[in-house]
Amino acid sequence: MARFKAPRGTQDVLPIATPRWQYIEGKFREICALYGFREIRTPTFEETELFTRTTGETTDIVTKEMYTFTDRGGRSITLRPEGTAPAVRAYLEHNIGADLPVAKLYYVGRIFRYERPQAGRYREHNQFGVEMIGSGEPSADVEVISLAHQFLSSLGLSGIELRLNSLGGPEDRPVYREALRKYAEPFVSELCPECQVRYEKNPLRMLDCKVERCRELLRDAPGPAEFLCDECRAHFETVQRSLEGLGISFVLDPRLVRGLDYYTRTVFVFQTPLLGAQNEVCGGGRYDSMVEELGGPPTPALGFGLGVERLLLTLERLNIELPAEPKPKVFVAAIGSEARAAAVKLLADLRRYGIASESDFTGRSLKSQMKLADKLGAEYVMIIGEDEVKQSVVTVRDMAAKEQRQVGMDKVAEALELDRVAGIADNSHA
RNA sequence: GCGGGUGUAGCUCAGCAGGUUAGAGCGUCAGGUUGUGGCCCUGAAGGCCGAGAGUUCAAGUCUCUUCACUCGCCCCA
Repeated sequence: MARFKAPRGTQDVLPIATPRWQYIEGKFREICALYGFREIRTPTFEETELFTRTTGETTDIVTKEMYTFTDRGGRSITLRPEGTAPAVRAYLEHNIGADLPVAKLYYVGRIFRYERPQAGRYREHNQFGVEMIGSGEPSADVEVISLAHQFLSSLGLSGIELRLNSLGGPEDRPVYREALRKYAEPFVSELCPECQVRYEKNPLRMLDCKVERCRELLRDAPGPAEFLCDECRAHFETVQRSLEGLGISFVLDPRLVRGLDYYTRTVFVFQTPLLGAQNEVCGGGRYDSMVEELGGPPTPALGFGLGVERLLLTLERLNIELPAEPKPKVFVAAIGSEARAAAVKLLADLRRYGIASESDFTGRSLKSQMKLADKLGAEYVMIIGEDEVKQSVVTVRDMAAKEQRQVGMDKVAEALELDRVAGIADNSHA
């Protein structure tokens, strides 16, 4: 039994699985490039205040899910619980906005939240994310949403549902806030203590309370979309019409409010029916006030975060085939110590030619080496024994054809490259 | 944060009402005679029965605690 275990809510991604991760990450990068998004890499941790100010003091994330600690210099540091604020911080710190009219950024990174783990929910998870900073046009919403859509469909996902809502702009928010207060006024005293605070400070957050009673009371509360100003309504409608025009189907969800304070106007999630309660694979929206709140000029922006673990789980549940581990082309087997030396040299030569090659490093019998070669899925086994060393040749065996022949020691790589299977098969004397 | 389930070899699981040295399949390793794989056969290694405490003459098996995983609800990616 292992003495140490990975901390609760974390997991090891083992070699059998890493090719799948590499594949979807590659796909994401490919599509981001297609859309003109450029990669940004930000630190794993930031000043705590970056998150408390943007995500919101009363959100679940800030109140109970952050990994916060004081470093040796006395600074309050937090492992990033989301990717947007760090990207915006970097955007401002390096004045990226001065470079191009719209900054289109993407990232791949780890996210940390202290939550109760479940399938599809971890304390450390990975997100692909995109941020488009500097455009308030509906076309920007469409750009970001269609990128996510294209990425998900490129993996062969089906059954994913896009849900949309609009929270309204900074002008509408106070109106909606008041409406919510008015709605809740008759039963404030029945709300949980936490919600009574929310009622005062941030009524919107009452909507994601976990207490059963609060949820009942607020079930029929008005949604933000009922209070949009004309401009916001027009914006939202343009987004919808454009998506329709692109054949991207969606459903409107008036209850969709998102658990982070910084969202404004358009918000969206992509949901899968396959992950139970962890059905949200990708979520995002506009955050038109964040740049300004962090000390920059008024700059509209939007983006999304996409859960890599959830994506992989969904793909697995759909039985979508993803790449497996690569196999060596050649396995070099050696018999005896003299041959071993020649094998080391041969391995080096093969690899210099770019031929993926493996060998045995435990000094076992030829039979065992053959078994190993088979298990690793090598196409060819090159055998070197006393005879081969004497004659300066190697015996090359085509594993699938079960045929073998001898090739000059200094010409193996070329032989493999040039005449391949056919050449070996033709000259075989197996 | 709330409610349920599970925890025995690397993996998937047995283990009958608590009773001697804890099992299977797969995997691993070694053999089945001279330097050759996939099938088959033989053998071997590998388990503080998640951890801690308790009940008992005796606990993998009962009780409690704890840790972890898992399912549902909520929130989130």
